Amino acid sequence: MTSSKNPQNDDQMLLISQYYPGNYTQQLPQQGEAKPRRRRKKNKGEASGVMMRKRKLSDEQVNMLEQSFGNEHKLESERKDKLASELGLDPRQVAVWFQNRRARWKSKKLEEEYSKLKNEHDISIVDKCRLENEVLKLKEQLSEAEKEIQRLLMDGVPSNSPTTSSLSMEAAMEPPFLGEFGLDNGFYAPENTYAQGLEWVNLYMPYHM
Amino acid sequence: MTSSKNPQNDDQMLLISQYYPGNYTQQLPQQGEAKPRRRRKKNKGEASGVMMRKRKLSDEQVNMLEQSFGNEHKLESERKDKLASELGLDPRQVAVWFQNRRARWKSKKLEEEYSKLKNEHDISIVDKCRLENEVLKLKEQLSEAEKEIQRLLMDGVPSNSPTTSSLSMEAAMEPPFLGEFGLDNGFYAPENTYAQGLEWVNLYMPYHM
DNA sequence: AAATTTGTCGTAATGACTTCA
DNA sequence: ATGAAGTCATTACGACAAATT
Repeated sequence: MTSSKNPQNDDQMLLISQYYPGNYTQQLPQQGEAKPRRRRKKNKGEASGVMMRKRKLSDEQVNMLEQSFGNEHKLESERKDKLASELGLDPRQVAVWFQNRRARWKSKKLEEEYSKLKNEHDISIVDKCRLENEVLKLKEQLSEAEKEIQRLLMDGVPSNSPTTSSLSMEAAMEPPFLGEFGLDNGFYAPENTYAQGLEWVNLYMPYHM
Repeated sequence: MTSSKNPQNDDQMLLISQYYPGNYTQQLPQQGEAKPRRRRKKNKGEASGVMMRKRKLSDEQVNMLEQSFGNEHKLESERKDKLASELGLDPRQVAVWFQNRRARWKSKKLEEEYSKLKNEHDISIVDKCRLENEVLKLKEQLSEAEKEIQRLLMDGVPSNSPTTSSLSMEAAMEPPFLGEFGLDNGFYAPENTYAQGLEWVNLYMPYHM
């Protein structure tokens, strides 16, 4: 029987996975209540047969594969065969490993890209906010200036002009902070009204061909 | 109709997975003539041919599972057992199916979220651009107005003032559309480095992180 | 030489297992 | 035992090129 259950040692023992019989006795869940939390062990007894595969490549093997993957995500058959023989694996396994690795890499990458984009977006939103407030402020100032001009044109030069002479230029050139009073005026709204005008852009994104 | 009973419907035949011989003859990399892409090796016969594998739930089963998943992503053992018996599956399979489904749903979700965000971001960038131009324009106008005021204060009222009287207010109050900019002022520059955002998608083939 | 077959590759979707919490 | 995350493997499918006819 050998039964080399030794998890570490039996090289490629390969075996079969589990076997599900076409039909099995369905045990009704009746009598709910009380969940004795019993541990059923790995049972699977029903018709399970026999064998199981040697899942899990050794660390050694994974390291090599990983390294190879680092150099090049694609795998030419040359490299594949070489790796396979070096690691004592079937070339097919190597190929499968690479395929799965690529898939994994892709989704990991997506995750990274997402948070990166999220970041930029948040910053962008804040910027927009600042700019919106600035625009409003400038418009107001401009309006003041216009009024001033009108006044001057109409009335001629008044001896005293404490109006807008000082604030306009200086305030206008200082966008650094916006906390002053732009906030309570209910200025920047949550621009959710993104009328889709660019949706075609990412229509191409998901998948090519 | 005639649901054309599944053609090859041998239900859960379950299979063995493949069989990898512990050792196989690796064909050496028989010298490579240049790089003819992929060389063909007809061979391949070795160690194969045994076992068949088969799994794949029927459409019927998948539909039911899918529907159940739609109602609730989580699966209480009650529902699990019920589904299992209804579909003629091992409860274990149902559980596994749900686990996989959840995992894959998650990544699909991420993908969606990404492109949604991408969209918003792009729009946001354009908006920012518009706002930046508007700010510049307003500042300029304000500057003009200030100069005008200074001039009026200094020189008194001139008989003719073709300067800024008309343009400022009107132009400033019209942000409705943004198609006007970009004509010749050369204002909106790519000052934001968010320009890249898609390059990683195509990074499939080239890779080199 | 052209059309067809065959084998390999890659990707996507899935099934099932293992590990960890 | 369960869910989540990570792995390995298989099936289906499309694209291509070497081998056949």
